[in-house]
Amino acid sequence: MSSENIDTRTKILQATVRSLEQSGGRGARMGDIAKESGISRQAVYLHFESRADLLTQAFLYLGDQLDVDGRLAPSRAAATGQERLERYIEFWGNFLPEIYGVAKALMMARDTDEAAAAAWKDRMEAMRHGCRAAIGALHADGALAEEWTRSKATDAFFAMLQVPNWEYLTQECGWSKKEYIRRMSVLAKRSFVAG
Amino acid sequence: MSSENIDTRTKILQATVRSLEQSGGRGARMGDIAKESGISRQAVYLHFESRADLLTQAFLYLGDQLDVDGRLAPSRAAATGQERLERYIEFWGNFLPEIYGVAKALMMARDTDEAAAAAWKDRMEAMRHGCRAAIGALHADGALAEEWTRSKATDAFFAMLQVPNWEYLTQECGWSKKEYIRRMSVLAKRSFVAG
DNA sequence: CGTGTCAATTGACACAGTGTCAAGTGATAA
DNA sequence: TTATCACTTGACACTGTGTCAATTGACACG
Repeated sequence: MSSENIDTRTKILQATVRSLEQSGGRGARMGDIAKESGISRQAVYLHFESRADLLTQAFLYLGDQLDVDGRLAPSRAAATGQERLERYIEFWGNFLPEIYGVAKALMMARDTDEAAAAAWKDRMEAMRHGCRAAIGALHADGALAEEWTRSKATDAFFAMLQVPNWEYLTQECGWSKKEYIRRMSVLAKRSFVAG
Repeated sequence: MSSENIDTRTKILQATVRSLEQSGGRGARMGDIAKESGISRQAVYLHFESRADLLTQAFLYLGDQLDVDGRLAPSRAAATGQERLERYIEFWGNFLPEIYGVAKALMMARDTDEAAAAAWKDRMEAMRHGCRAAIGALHADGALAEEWTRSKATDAFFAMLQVPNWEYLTQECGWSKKEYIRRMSVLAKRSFVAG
């Protein structure tokens, strides 16, 4: 299900990413993706079990392409908790626009598909780890505001960064990528950093 | 389309609300709603143009039932900006669980339906007015933190209160209604109140 | 050269859910 | 008794996902 003829499989994954990016969050049908891949719709099903499977694989594929670890390095290397928080938001603000099309499609598929829900949850769990680490660093500095426990601050911080928030702020409110990063940093700093 | 035989129409609206509440955000089909109403699926279409129309009307109907204005009174009557902010979050934290089923269905319908998107946007615009008023009151007190303009603070405050955030915090993180209200108040206070 | 294998194609089909259409029913009112 | 009105019934079109079976075309091996 996974290794035969890497080429076509990859072609489909790339076409999926392209289609979903072009759609700007509006989604793409199996037929659209097949056309974009230059193969028949049925051939897609030779490589992926279902639409949910395809979206999941495309999401993972894109993650690999975009070198998440490398992009997270500045946050991990930060000297202080506060800097770590800021670098994390910076990472996220730059990363999210690049995965948005695929992420949105996967998010939407959650509503009708178990597997998509599980895949999304798994990825978001990884994201949440980053949030927890940043909050943890803040706490280690003794700089986590006293109203918060590490766990609850992680909940709130992660909630702040959710896709629908970003969607609202950038698409409805017209915040630019830079503004999103700047203001979310202010928000997080005021919310979680003591003093 | 709107006034003939109020009874059946109302019966359908109530059944819609009931179905969507019971589903806990998972949605309901036209057939389910018809069954719940005790009429035929086709009869629903005698009263509502489409699923999107039905969801929209059900959302408005529910809003009427729940006396939004009355519930907002404490916020409007608040003596200080900060209290207004807090009362607003309290209103929202108590209100949202009651409209969640219907709200979620309408939100989901946005993705495929123009009319649903417009209806949702319209309702959220009203919500946003409340946020703006609270932020405005804070500003009038000279208590809006200097990092924010009224407009940008409204964007951020409203984003904080979005349905998916609440969904995440209460359903994934297990925050109770009370905890949601308390912590969101802390969050908003730290984020927007000067000093 | 023939044969088998394997990826992909083609076209038909099942299924769910929304929405439409036309004919029919049954009660109420003129 | 006849017309009207709300509703029912059942059939059907449409979209999109997913399945199935038969076929094509390329490449590899004896």
